[in-house]
Amino acid sequence: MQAKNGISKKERILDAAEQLFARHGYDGVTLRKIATEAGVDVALANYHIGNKRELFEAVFVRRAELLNQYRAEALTLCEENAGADGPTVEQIIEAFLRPLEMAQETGDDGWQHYLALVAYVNNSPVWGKELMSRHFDKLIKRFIKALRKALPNATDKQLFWCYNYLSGALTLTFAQTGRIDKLSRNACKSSDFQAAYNHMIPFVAGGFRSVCGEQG
Amino acid sequence: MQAKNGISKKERILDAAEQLFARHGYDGVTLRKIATEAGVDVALANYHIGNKRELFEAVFVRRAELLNQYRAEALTLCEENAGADGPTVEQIIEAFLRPLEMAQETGDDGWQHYLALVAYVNNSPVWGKELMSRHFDKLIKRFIKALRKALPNATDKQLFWCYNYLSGALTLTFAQTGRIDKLSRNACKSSDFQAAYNHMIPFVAGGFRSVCGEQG
DNA sequence: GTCTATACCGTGATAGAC
DNA sequence: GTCTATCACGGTATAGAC
Repeated sequence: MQAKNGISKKERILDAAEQLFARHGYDGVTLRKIATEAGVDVALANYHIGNKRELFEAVFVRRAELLNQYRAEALTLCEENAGADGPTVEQIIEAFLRPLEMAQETGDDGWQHYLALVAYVNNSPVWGKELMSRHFDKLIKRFIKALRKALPNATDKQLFWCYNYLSGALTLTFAQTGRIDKLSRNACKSSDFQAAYNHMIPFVAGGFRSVCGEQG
Repeated sequence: MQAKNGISKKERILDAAEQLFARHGYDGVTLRKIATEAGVDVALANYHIGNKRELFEAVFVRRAELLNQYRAEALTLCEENAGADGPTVEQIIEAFLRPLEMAQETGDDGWQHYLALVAYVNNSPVWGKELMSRHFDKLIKRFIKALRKALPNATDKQLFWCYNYLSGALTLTFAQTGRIDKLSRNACKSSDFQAAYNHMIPFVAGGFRSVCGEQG
């Protein structure tokens, strides 16, 4: 079924759910609010997708594969452009992060809501482990492998802890809480993606190098 | 009123609320669950503290000042031990982080729950800005000031973005989601605080140095 | 002053009729 | 696809016990 603007009711439900779950978390949202926001009947989500939990997961899944694809392509590209030694830490981190910046800068609010949802899930003791692992670990292991090659003295323990810090830095940035704006008296703005990623790349790369060492 | 074990019912309510809010967020917890967990009547939280929102804030406030005190002392100490140039980046970051490790290692589950709650609040678009700023910004500005001295070429924008990454890395570690355990096939454990902080300090310090430069 | 039992009223998830 | 009934649950006020 297509509405005049070409967006089906099912999509409208997913969009509304994405936005609301991102802001208020799973328990802070009711199917009624989602239905109202989407301009559809309360029971329609259940009809198209299933119960509340299945709706949540459907929202989470919807953009995950696309994101994995963008990042996989970026990594492949930077590996092809590098010599036999493989890409540098900076290049790998850049391949990991820039696709996210691109997604946030499309002007499609949906991506911003989605990434804020990822921030919620990643930091949730309830959802984080299972949901993030299921959808993102395969790709992340590819990045870790590339980093291992770029940092030949690194132990796995070092690499994975560093990844953890990267993940936290990144997802707090996704969340766009506005706190950094306030703390810095507007020297930084949560909504300034370019600044966020331009600083994050050297920060994270420097962090990896500092922990993992470069000399034997 | 003191129970046999010396913990008042009000404290028991705060403890239960702390644990449950940390795991499930504000909306994922009911006053009834808190009361059951604390072994008290449903209406008692209302009597001692107020409504649900006031209870949430009371939990958040309870340990905030103590935490600020620990960290302020650590910073003061490292400033006193340093020469006229002030402490190094590593020393400042260490003063910022070690008190948290100490709190987590006391064996008092309460601190672990509290810090997981901070992770929730810090990443929440609803709570993050207001609540974190109100209780922690004053102290953080002291740390930023020390970092500005240690990194004389840094702009404010650089310093605050770097702080943002530090904050994200730290709070994801607080959240103890167990994801890093799974991703790393147990090379890293969320519950291994020593490893978490021992790696985080050089990671963050390296990140600051890399972004803010050290040469004129 | 501290605490419990209970009742009120709104809201929510979901199933089944249409 | 939609409307509606059901039944459970949640926040909170109040009355009164100790």
